[in-house]
Amino acid sequence: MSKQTQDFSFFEQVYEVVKLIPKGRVTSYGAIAKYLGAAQSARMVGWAMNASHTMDPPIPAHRVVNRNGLLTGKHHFGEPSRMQRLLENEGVKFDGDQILNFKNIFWDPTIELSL
DNA sequence: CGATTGACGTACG
DNA sequence: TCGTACGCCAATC
Repeated sequence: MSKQTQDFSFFEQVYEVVKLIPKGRVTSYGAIAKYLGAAQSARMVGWAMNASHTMDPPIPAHRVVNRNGLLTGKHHFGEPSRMQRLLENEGVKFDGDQILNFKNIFWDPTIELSL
């Protein structure tokens, strides 16, 4: 039990940021990595998301997409359409796996959390 | 313990 | 514009 202490490691920081993403907004792995000071470790953000489902409370990883606004990790939500479904429920429009108006709904932690 | 992989992103040709 | 190569670091094989 005491194994899960406040281990503010890279992963923990990622979870904190993801949980701060407003509804109907999305961000990218690279943006989070950059905000944490590890712009080149975008892959680690994705890896953190992989373990996010073991977190409690669960992390809204569906709000995190790649820099293209493409749902690259949809296959990790149990069902591929689940990620898109969740975002559509928040008002996000899609063209296939591509988020429409992605740049507009993009939530950049380096800006939003910097205010 | 070494090699490979991975929900990314940038650089280069 | 498109395809390939590399880096980053942890987990898995």
